[in-house]
Amino acid sequence: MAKNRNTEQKIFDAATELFLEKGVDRTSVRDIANKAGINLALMNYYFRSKENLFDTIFSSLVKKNSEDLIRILNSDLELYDKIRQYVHVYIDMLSDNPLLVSFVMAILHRSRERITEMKAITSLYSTEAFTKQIIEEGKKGSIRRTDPTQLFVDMLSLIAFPFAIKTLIRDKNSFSEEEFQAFIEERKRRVPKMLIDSMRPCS
Amino acid sequence: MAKNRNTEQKIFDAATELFLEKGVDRTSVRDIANKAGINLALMNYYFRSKENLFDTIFSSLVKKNSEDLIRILNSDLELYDKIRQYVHVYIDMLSDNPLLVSFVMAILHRSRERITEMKAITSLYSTEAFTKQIIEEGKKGSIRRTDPTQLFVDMLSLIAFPFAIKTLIRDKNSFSEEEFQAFIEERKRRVPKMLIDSMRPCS
DNA sequence: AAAATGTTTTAAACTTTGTTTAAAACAATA
DNA sequence: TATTGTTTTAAACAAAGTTTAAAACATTTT
Repeated sequence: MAKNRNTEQKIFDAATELFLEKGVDRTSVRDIANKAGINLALMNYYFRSKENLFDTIFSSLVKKNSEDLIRILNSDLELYDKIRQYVHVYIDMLSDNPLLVSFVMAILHRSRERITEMKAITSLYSTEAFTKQIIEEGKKGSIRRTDPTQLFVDMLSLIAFPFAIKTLIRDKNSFSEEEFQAFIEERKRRVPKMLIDSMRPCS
Repeated sequence: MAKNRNTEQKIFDAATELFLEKGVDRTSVRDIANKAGINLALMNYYFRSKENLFDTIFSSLVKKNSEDLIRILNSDLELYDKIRQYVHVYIDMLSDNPLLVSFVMAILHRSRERITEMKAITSLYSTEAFTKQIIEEGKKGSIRRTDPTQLFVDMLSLIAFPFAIKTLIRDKNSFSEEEFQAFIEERKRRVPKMLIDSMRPCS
């Protein structure tokens, strides 16, 4: 029972590190076994398959990170503040977890069926409460009438996509890692402003 | 010399079709050989590797589609019109070419090094002329002073990301294919408006 | 036209994946 | 101590991309 957890954890840790370093597809089960210092077959013994190991790692990572995001969306913060906080926390989260971005890319690039099977990825999306709030405030007139889906897709796009094309951005602008971080930092102000401006009434 | 082009083309066509249908990773070279009705080894004879076949198909697809985009960016259209047209054409292009979206996803999800090697993907990004225009008009005061990189990343994000998370959007909103198309159609108005609003002077 | 050369195609093997298996080693229990 | 259950191992398997060496075909040279 002691060795048990130990081996499982060693596989989990080694895989996590390698997935981050070389990407999921370019990491072989033999690589993982080597790095973890365990027998090849143990990967299938503890996790049924490589795919399942990936899912496990991804889910744990998302769960750990998405709780804050959900909490913000479901809080009773004033709408504009909510958006500012959400963008801020989401961007920080992606900054701190390059693994998360690369995993989401790996998943999006997988078959359509598998995506919806993953309950984990869903918690990176919107919530009922937030949708309601957008509609309510639209009716009240405190914001423009806004399609919640459109708004949320705008948010997600502006937050996440820059990380997906990080290499392209760095390359095209000759950004150092620090300059890219500064670029992202600037977006924590820019993105909420843009979103909020787009829903201000009258105009 | 006749059979030559023929076989190469057969491989190219079969691969394109299968890549679109099942995704790059889930298509084996043997699948391609079967569909094309040729010997397994011919894939490596004409295209050095599966990876290289993929690059070839992707590049040809991008070249065919990116020309219009570049032309718009480099035209002497008035800035707001330019943005409207660019968004419009780009969204239509991605709508009409699901293969393109899935390919870009596949590439983004590949190793960092390979991305910048692909000159093709670069032509889906901004141009010198457009950058200059943003800076000039900022100085003139006809638009707010805007970081061209930030603006362009905003554009690209709002245009492309929704296609990347299409499955998620459809699933979460129970959209049919037609409803998703309508959702995208709406973005051809929404996205330019948002971008332009964010750069209008005074405010 | 025949021989020589170059190009295209083939069948078979090779390497590296993920995965399975059957036995061995170990631990816990009766 | 013998039995049972769990963990680990070495070896093999199937499917993938790739390479090879020879055969088939086409072209050029003499």
